[in-house]
This record gives sequence, C-alpha cells and structure tokens, in this order.
Amino acid sequence: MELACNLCQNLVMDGQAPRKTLPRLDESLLIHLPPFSRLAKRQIRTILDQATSRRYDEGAAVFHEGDPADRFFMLLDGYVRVIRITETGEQVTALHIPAGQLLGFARAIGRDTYPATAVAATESIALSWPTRLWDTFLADYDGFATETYKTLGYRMGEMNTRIVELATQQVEQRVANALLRLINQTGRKVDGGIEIDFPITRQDLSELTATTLHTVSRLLSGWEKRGLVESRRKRIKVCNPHALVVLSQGQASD
DNA sequence: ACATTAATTATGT
DNA sequence: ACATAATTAATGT
Repeated sequence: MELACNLCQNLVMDGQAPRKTLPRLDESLLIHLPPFSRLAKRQIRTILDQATSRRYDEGAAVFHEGDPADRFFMLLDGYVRVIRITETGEQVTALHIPAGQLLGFARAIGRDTYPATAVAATESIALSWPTRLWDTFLADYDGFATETYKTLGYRMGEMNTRIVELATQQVEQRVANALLRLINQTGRKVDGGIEIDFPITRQDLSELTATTLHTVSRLLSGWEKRGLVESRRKRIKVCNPHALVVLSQGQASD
C-alpha cells in the first residue's frame, strides 16, 4: 500500500537536510495530536528534535514483550496490533492502536519492560523518544499527562469490557462486538458501508475473540449471506452496523 | 455450542 | 508455481 499523507512526504523526502543527518521533522506532525495540541511551537520543536522517526513494514515488530522499555512511541501513520503470546505459542490480540496515539509508554504504568508485543498491522510510521524523557514530558508539557491518562483509561476500559465479553458472551456476540469496535476505532467509510482500515484475516479476528478462524469464517459467511457484511481476503466491510449491534446483544442463554 | 481435523478451493505475489 | 487465506464438511467434546 502507499503512504500518501503529508506526514510521510515529510519523513521520506530529505529535502535539503541542513546540519543534521536526519531531515528536520515538521512541527505540523504533532500540533494536532491531543497530547501535544496545547503546546507552544518551540516546545514542539524541542520535542521533535529529541525524537527519532522510523518506518515499519507490515508485520514488523515495534517492540517485544519483555524487552526493556527504553523508548516510547507516537504512532503517526498506520495501525499497530498489540499482542501477547502464550506458552503454547498462541497469539492473543489485546487491541489495535490507530495513528495519533501513544504506545509503549510502560514507564507510565511503572514498568521497565514492555507488557506486550506491538506489531505493525499496516505499514506504519512512528516517532519515539528515550524513556528517560517520559517524566520530563509529564512535568513540562501542559496537557500531556491528562491526555495520556485519558488514553490509558480508555484502553483499560476496553480491556475490561472485553474480559466481561469473554466470560459471558458466546462466540457470535463476541466477534460481532469485536467487529463493531474495529469499525468504530479504525473504520473507514466506503460506499457500501464501513470497512476496517487495515488488512485483517479470520485468524486475526479469532485471536481477538478467543475462537478459531473456522468459526469466524462460518460466521462471516453467514452474515454475508444476510447482507450484514462483505468480505474479501484480508478485508472486512460492515454494511449493516445496526443489525450487528442487535446480534451482539443476542440472547444470553440456551 | 463450540473446537478440531482434514480436505478443498481461492487469492495474491 | 508457490505460499497464504478462506471455505466447507465431518467428527469430537
């Protein structure tokens, strides 16, 4: 896929790099992102001057579970999947992070290693800073703390509801809910409905919902016949969100 | 109400 | 042509 946003031109073209080896990052990269939006230009400037930008191919790991959390990240473009691996080698997907959010800020929750692995779900671009700057970011930059705790709280809330789902709902409602969340968070409006903005396989969906790819496949096929969704390989489009909502609250027993 | 196994077909490089 | 993804049926818990 192509990265056609203005961010990427900025990062890829090295223009006439002045005295630095790296192209100077433009302030417009951060000015609109919530954690930085209330900062003055020169603050953003110093933040950017301390940042490293990097591109990640689809499937490339941003960081690994258990690694020393030496850097934290701001995702500028793309999507990142946060996964955990069990002893038996099965993957469990915790959540997806869209562009514009922080990730890997282990320091904020009092850890010195990453609690999970982050993998680029699409080709992605992220800025990163050494973790030792985290505390100064919190102290020096107005709104940074509240915004990060907001996203932290949001993610905890989501994991919370997912736990409840796993414990109480059955498979059909679980994948319906997972789909709904995906189109809410990372949905892109297309003509026939809303499509998940990154390649996602049945296997991925099954890892999100603690089921098998076969069950997911069957469910999607069934929904497709009823006109609820449309899917081709690695692409899922939701045509009738409301019907999915109805399904997601389906009857509790028998 | 599901998973597992296995066989088969489709799809993208 | 090859690997990966998706479907489908049959069988198991």
